[in-house]
Amino acid sequence: MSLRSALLALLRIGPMSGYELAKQFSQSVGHVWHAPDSQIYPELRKMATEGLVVAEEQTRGTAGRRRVYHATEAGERAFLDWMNSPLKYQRTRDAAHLRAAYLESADQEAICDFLRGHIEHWQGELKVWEDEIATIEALESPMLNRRLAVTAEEDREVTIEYKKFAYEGLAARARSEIDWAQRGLKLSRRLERTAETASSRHTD
Amino acid sequence: MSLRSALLALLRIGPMSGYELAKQFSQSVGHVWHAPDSQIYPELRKMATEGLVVAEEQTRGTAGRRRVYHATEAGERAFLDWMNSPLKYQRTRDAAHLRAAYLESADQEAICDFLRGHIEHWQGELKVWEDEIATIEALESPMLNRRLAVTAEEDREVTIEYKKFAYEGLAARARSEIDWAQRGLKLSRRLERTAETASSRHTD
DNA sequence: TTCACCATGTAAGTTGTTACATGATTCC
DNA sequence: GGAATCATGTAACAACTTACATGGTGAA
Repeated sequence: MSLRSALLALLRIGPMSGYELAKQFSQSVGHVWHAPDSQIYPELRKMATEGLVVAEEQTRGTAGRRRVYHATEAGERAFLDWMNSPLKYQRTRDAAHLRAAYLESADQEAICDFLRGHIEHWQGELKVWEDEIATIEALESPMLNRRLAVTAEEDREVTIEYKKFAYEGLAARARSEIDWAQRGLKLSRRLERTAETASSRHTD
Repeated sequence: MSLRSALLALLRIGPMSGYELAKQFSQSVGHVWHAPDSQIYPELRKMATEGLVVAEEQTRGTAGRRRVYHATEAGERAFLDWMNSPLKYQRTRDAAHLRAAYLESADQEAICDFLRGHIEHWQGELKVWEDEIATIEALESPMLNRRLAVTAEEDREVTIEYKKFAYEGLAARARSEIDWAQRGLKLSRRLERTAETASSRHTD
């Protein structure tokens, strides 16, 4: 459902080909909801059969073809229905925290690698999201600008603010993860020392 | 892979039936990695065919049966391999933040419902994790106690500390989500006022 | 005897991953 | 002519969801 909503959200900006949509999923929206092309193309076809979008077949050059999708009124309604309906939360499934719970079974080196990897991963995400916020604030986000161009003047600030709000939440999460992993590194160093002390006490 | 690792982590405490494992997934481990019975039973069978666990068939009463699974050495090795190997991160797929990015398209009431729902959801999670931390600290976690019973004395503190560490990370995340949604509520009230001001200015 | 709990699944469908496959166009 | 990029997919598999289906045990 969310992939579909993300696609509809983009198509509300204007008609786009599967390729363009896939691009957006490796940039803007994709930073919130990732999807590979192999999922996007079939989903668009499915949405077309359900009348949420219509495909306009175009040719490029002599033999090139592209399918430009337009959101229909049913698609617009489906998007707004999703926006106004309660969000379904999935149960927690967090591999990093699962592993963290059993870190005593890992080698000291693996513990450091894991925590450092966690920090690196979330620093990467944080950078993406902070850059996105900066781009939005500088009014340099291509997609948002296209959206603003078809938005009534009095709704523009609201549109910008919510977009920033979304990315700020993600950034906050990233910071929290980095913070946690850093505390983990300290903890693992402390526990390593404790273990050494304990074993030396035993061998005294 | 993570479901498998979670199952193996539990089986390292001692032999358990699919039912018992499913119970744990609606309690302790399940607070980190959720899995329904319909996923656990088939996974255990698959792990049995791969030699990671062996099933010991037992009878209960006259006709009751149960399959008690033991982790094999290969299972133990698989778990440790997972613990010592780099963690794979999936790309972001966050429905709440996806929706937040397009909140200008939602009704004011839906915005509040969404943000309040988000707060409620994460407050629920937070309570679970904080309770879990308290239970661990009080040495009242049944599963952890069973694990500690088969753990060398000098490794007990480490085991406890990492378990707490894991839940603290989850709790931090929950707090960050609650915080974000609360800022969202304030933002939405501010933007609502702005919109009214703007429209009243127009209708003056 | 009834109810809570023990116990084990299947079946159908959706979503997501990874890898593969193909060909046109545009610009240098 | 070659490389980047435009453009669209398929196929196989893994993971997860939702709903259904069945029966035994143990205690009040």
